[in-house]
Amino acid sequence: MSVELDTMVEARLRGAGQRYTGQRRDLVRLLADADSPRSIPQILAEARDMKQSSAYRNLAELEHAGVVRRVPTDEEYGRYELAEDLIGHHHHLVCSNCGTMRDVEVPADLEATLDRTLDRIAKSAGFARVQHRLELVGLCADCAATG
Amino acid sequence: MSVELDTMVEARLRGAGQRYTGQRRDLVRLLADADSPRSIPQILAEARDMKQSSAYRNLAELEHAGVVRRVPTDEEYGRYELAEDLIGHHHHLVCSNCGTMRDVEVPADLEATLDRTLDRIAKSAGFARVQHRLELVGLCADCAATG
DNA sequence: TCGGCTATGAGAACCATTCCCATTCTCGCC
DNA sequence: GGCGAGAATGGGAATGGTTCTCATAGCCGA
Repeated sequence: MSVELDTMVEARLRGAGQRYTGQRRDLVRLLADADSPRSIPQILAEARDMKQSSAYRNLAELEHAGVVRRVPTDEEYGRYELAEDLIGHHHHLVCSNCGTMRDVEVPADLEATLDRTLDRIAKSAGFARVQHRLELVGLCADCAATG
Repeated sequence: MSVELDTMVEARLRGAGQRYTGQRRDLVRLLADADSPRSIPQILAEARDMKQSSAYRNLAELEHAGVVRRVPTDEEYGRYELAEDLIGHHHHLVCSNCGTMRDVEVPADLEATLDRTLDRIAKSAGFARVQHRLELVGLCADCAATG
C-alpha cells in the first residue's frame, strides 16, 4: 500500500469525523493488494482476527467516507473495492459460473468513445453526472475446463 | 404482450417441465410492458392479488427456464427483466440516488466496437463466451431537481 | 490524568428471500 | 365427465447476510 493512498484515506476518514484505526488500515491494505473486488468471506479469511461485525461496520464507514465502494453482484455476498478515484477507472471481468472477478482496463480511445456517446444518451434522458460501468461476463478458464 | 413472446415463453417453460399458469403469464406481461427492470415491491404492487411467496417462486422458475433475468443492483430489493434474447440487447440508465432504472440502447457501431475490443481482452484473460453489461449511472431528472 | 468521544466485539434483531407443506388446480387418460 | 398424478398456490416458518445495540475498551485533546 502506497504512502499516498494511506494519506488520502486518512484525510477522507478525518473529514468524515472518523479515525484511521488498525482494522481500517488492514481493510484498505487488503483491498489495495487485491486485483479484484473482495467478498466478505474472503475479507474475513484474509484479515486474521477481524470480527465479522467490525468488518461490516468498518466497510460501511469506509464507504461513507468515499474510500471503498460496494460492488453489486449476482452472488449472495457483497463485494468491496477501493473507490475508483483512488485506484483508477477500470472494469470487471466476471465469471458467470463461479463469480470470481478480475479488474481489467480497456483502451483509452474506447473509454473516450464510450464517455462521449453515453453522455449524449444520458443527457437526452435527463440524467446528469453520468458515469459508466462496464462488465465482461463469461466463463473463466477454470470453469470452462471443469464443465 | 405479443403472441410470439407468449409462445416462446410457453415453450421454454414446457421445456423445463413447468406450466405457463395465469400468475406466470401476469409476471411476463408485467415485465414485457415495463421499459425497465422491475423490483419485487413494484411487482407486488402492480400484480393485484399476487402473493409474495408465489411471486418469488415464479420468478425463480421463470429465471430457471431462461425467461427472466435477475438484475444485480445496489438496492435492497431484487429486480427482474425479461431475458435479453426475448427483448433484445440493451443497457440500463440507473439513478444513483433513487435507484430507478430505464432501458436504453446504444448505437450499433458502438456495440460492435465494444464486442470486438472486449472479446480480445477477455480471451487474453482466458475467459470464454463473454458478453458485456453496460450501465450508465447518474442522477435522474427528478433527483437532480430535488437536491 | 481526566473526560468525552470513537471503536470494538458479541450477540440480538432485521428483513429480503427461500423453504415447507397442506390445499387446490391442471391436464392427460380412461 | 370423472380420476389420479403431478404441479401450483398460499400462508407462514426458517434461513442467512447484514445491520443494530450496548457494554467495554481505546484514543486523543485539554
